[in-house]
Amino acid sequence: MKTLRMERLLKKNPVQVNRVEIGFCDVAFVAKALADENRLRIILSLTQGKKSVSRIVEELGISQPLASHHLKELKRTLLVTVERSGPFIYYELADHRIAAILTDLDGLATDLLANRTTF
Amino acid sequence: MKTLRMERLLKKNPVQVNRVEIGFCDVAFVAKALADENRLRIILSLTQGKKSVSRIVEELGISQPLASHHLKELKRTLLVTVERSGPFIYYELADHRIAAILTDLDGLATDLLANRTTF
DNA sequence: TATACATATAAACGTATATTTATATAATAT
DNA sequence: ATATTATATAAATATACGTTTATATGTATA
Repeated sequence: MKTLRMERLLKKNPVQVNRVEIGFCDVAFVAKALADENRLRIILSLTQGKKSVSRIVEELGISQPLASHHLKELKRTLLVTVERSGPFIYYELADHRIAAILTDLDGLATDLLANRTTF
Repeated sequence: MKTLRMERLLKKNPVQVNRVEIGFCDVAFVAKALADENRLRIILSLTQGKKSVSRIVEELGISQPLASHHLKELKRTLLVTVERSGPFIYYELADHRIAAILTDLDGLATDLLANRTTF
């Protein structure tokens, strides 16, 4: 159940335990990887399947070094796996839940920002 | 269905449309708000319900200006709503899905980083 | 009105990060 | 071997962001 999982999350990351702080850094570490528009576009593109760098570069219209940079970041956070095949290097989403979370985030963002009055 | 929602997301944010890029900025905008450990701790704390700034400051053990700063950021991204009552100002999560996404992110992060070989 | 409390804001600082430009590595083909 | 393609890395720059310190605003109370 959702409530149970949240309680486990609270237990794992107690907001306060005798004034001693317990970190949240794993979640932040992964969340940071999602906090860039180009990386989100790369991830979204990879939901269609494994792709080479050049393919991503073409599809997104970003420079090759920029794509490499962001792919390296996604690899560092373990969100993608890498595989070489000849001269090509293929990147693939490491977990199905990534796409699901992206979808949820989009739904939330859309609704939140739908009837905003100001920026 | 999950697949349908993903297709809608792809349609809304096509990776490439005649070399014309379509942004992903709403999602990134919200994701950025989740990309900080202290903000995540604030959000987690607020899953327990509406709280005043001073209560958050006590529970998290961060300075009051820092809490205000992050709460302002959460407010800017519409993740929290604000309400004044006397001298106190109460912050509350704006949407139930925020907690759900946090839980999902934690599950993902935990599994991804569980059997990493290196940092 | 004066004082205390709750919160916000401003300034200043250091660090992290996104992007560009240029170059290096690695694999393939001629 | 040389050239070409695919990708990575390095350097440089600008900007964004988190944090601290100090101060202001706003509300209640004596």
